[in-house]
Amino acid sequence: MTTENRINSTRYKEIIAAARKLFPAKGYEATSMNELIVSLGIAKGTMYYYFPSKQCLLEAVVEDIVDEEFTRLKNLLHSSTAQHLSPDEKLRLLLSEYSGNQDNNRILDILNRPDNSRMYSYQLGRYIEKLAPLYASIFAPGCGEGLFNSAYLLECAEFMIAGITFLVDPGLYPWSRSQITRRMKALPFLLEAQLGALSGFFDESLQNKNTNKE
Amino acid sequence: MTTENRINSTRYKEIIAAARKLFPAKGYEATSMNELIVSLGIAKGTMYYYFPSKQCLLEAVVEDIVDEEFTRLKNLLHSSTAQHLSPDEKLRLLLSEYSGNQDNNRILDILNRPDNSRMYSYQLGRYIEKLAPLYASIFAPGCGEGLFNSAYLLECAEFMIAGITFLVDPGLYPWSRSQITRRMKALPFLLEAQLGALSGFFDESLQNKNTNKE
DNA sequence: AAATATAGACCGACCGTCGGTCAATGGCTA
DNA sequence: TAGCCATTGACCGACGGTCGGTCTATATTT
Repeated sequence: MTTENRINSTRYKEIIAAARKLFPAKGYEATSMNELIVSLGIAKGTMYYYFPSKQCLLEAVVEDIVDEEFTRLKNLLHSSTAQHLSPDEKLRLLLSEYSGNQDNNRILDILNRPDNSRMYSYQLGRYIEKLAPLYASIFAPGCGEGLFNSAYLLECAEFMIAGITFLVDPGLYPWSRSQITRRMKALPFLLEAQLGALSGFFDESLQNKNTNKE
Repeated sequence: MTTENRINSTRYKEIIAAARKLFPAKGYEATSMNELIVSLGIAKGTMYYYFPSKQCLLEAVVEDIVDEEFTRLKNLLHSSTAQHLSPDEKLRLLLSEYSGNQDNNRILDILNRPDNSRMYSYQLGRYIEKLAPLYASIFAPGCGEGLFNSAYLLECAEFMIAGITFLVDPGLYPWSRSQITRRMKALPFLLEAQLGALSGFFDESLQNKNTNKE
C-alpha cells in the first residue's frame, strides 16, 4: 500500500522529527508550514504529499511523543529495580519521571505560549487514553477485596493524570511559578488520599452511600 | 480614562455578546473576525478599535463567561435551599449545575471541534483560578480537626475541577460518548473518596508518611 | 450666536502571511 | 520506452491585523 510506504519512509520520519522540535519550541499555531519546509529543505508539495494537513502532522507528532512515553514508562515499570515496589511508590515513580521529563523537554517553562494549547490538550488526551491503563494496573495489587472499589481503577488513573497535568503544566494555561510549586507540594497528599481511599481503608458507609444510588 | 469608557460602552458589550455565541458554536479558530464584523454590521476598524487582537477578544469573552458562572454558583450556594446542605451534597450540587449548564450551552456535544481547545483550555484555567476557592470553602466544615488536611483544600478543589472538566468535556478532547458516560458513572465515587480522605477519617499513618517527607 | 478646534467612534481599502492546491517534471524500475 | 512515484514551486483564497482618513458631537474661541 502506498500510504504504508510513506509512513515508513525516511522523509516521513524526518518531517516528524523537525516538527517535534519546532512545535514545542515555537508553539503549534506559531509554527508555519513554511518554516518547517525551509528548515527541512523540501518543497511545499512534498510536505503535503506526506501530510494532507497541518492537523494531521500534529496528530502524527503527538502519536510519536506519546508512543515513546508509553514504552519508556512500561520499561521503567518492568525494570528490576521497580518491580517489587509498593503501588504508591510505583505511582510516585511514574509521576516524577513524567514531570521530570517534561521539564527537560521545555528549556523555558517561563515562556507561556497560548498558541500551543491545541497541541497540548490533544497530547494530554492521547496520553490519557494510552497510559491510563498502565497507571491503573499498578493500583490493582493495593486494592482491597471489594469489587466496588476496583471497578473504577481506570477512571481514577484518568482523573489523576488529567488533574495533575493540567494544573502543573504551563503549556495548557499560563500558571505562575508560585501556583505550580504550591500544587506540587500538595500532590503527594492528594494522591495518597485518593489511593488510600481506593485501597479499601474506608468503612462501609461510603460504599453503601454509593451503591444505594445506583 | 479612554479605555474604561470603551469597556463600558454598548459596542464593547455587543461585540462580546456576538463572540459568546459564535466562538462556542463554530469554534474559536474557525470563527473569523470578518464573520463577527459582518454579523454585527460594523467595520473592521471598529472591531480593532475595541479589541486590539483576536486573542484579547477571546480573553474578554472568557472573562465574561467565568464571571457569570462565578456569581451564579455563589448565589446558588447562598440560596435558602442549599444553605444547610452537607459539604458533599453542596459539592455535588455545584458540579451537576456546572455540567448541566454546559450541556445547555452546547447544542451539539457530538460535534468535536479541535479548533476550540485554545478557548476551552484558557476558560478552564480562568475557571479554576476564580471558582476553586468557592469550591474549597464548602469543604471546610466537613474537614476534621487536623490542620494538615485543611492545608490542601484549595489544591483539592483545583484538582477536582481540572480532572472532571477535562475528562467529561468534549471541548478539550474529542472523547467518545461511551468514555464520557463511563467517567460520569465513576465520578460520585471518586469525589466521595477524595472528600472522605480529606475529612480526616484516615488513620495517622497517612499523615505521618507525608509529614515525614517535608 | 456663529465660527472654529478637538476628540473619538467608525470606516474599509490594503498588507503580509497563512494553510492548502495542482499541473508539470525529474528520475527510477520493469 | 512506458509507467509510477517522489518532488517541485507557482499559485490561490482567506485570514488577522494596519492605517489613513471621515464624520459627528461637544468644547472653545471670537
